[in-house]
Amino acid sequence: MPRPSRESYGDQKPPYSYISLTAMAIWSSPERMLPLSEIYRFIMDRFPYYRRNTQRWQNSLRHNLSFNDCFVKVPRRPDRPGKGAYWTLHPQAFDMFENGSLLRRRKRFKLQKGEKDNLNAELAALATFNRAFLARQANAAPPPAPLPTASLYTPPMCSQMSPEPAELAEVTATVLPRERPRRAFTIDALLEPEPPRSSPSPPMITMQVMPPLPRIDLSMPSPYMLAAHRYQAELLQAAAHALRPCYLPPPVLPVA
DNA sequence: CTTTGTTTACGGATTG
DNA sequence: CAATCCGTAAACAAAG
Repeated sequence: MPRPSRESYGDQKPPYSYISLTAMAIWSSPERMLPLSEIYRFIMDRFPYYRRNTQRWQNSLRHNLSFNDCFVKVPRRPDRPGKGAYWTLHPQAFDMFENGSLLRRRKRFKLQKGEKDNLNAELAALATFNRAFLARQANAAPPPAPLPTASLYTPPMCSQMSPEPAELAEVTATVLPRERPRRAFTIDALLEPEPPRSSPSPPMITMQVMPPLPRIDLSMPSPYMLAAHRYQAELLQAAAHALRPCYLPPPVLPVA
C-alpha cells in the first residue's frame, strides 16, 4: 500500500448523505441494483465510520429507501431467491445531484401522483409475472419443458387460451416500457444491450473520494428499464423455447 | 425469531 | 422568515 495516508475517511463521518451513499452503492453494481444487505455491505466496506452503530444508521437508511421516490424497489427474480427485493435508482433521479457527483443534492426528487401510480403498476405487474412464473414452474416440473407452447406472454388480443395466462396477459399490457417505442421488442433485442461491464469486480479498498460518478449518458436506457427488460427476457427465454417474439403495441399515450 | 420495509413524527441544519 | 433537506427514533407489518 503505497498510500496508507489516503484512507477512506478513517473513522470520520464521510460527507455524504444516506441518499448519496445508497446511490453510490447501487450505481457501483453491474446491474445498478442491489438488495438491502449489499447496500449495507458496500457502505461498511469502504466507510469504517459505518461499522459501528449499525442499528441507528441502517434504520435511517431504510427510511430513506422507502421514503424517497428516487429509490425503486424491484421484485426479486424467481431464480434468485432471497429475502428482500432489489433497490435501484429511478431513471429520472439523476439530476438530483450537482455534477453527478453525489456530493450535494440539488433538489429533492419527487414523483407526481400519476407517475408514481404508473411505476407502481409496472412493478406490481412484474411481481405478478414472477408469481405466475413460479406457479408454472411448480406445476410442470418433471418432463422437459411441458409448457403448452406459446401460452406465455401473449398479447391481450390473443388471450383466450389456457386458464391462467389471463394473469399474464394483464402483465403484458402494463409492464412494458413507455419509452423507446421505436425499438423492436424482441427477445434478442432485449438480450443484446448488455452494457459494457466497466468493472467486473469491485474496485474496492482505495476509494477515499467516490470516483466521480460515471457521467450520466442520457442516451443510455435507464438502468431500471434495462434491468427489467433483461430480467423479463431471461425469464421468457427460460420459460418458453417456442416463444414467438411477440410484438407489443407501442404505448398508447394517454390523451392528456 | 430476524430482516426487510413502511410510515409518522420531531428537531436541527441549510437555503432562498 | 418559510420551505426544504437531513438524520434519528420508533411503531408496526410482512416475509423469510
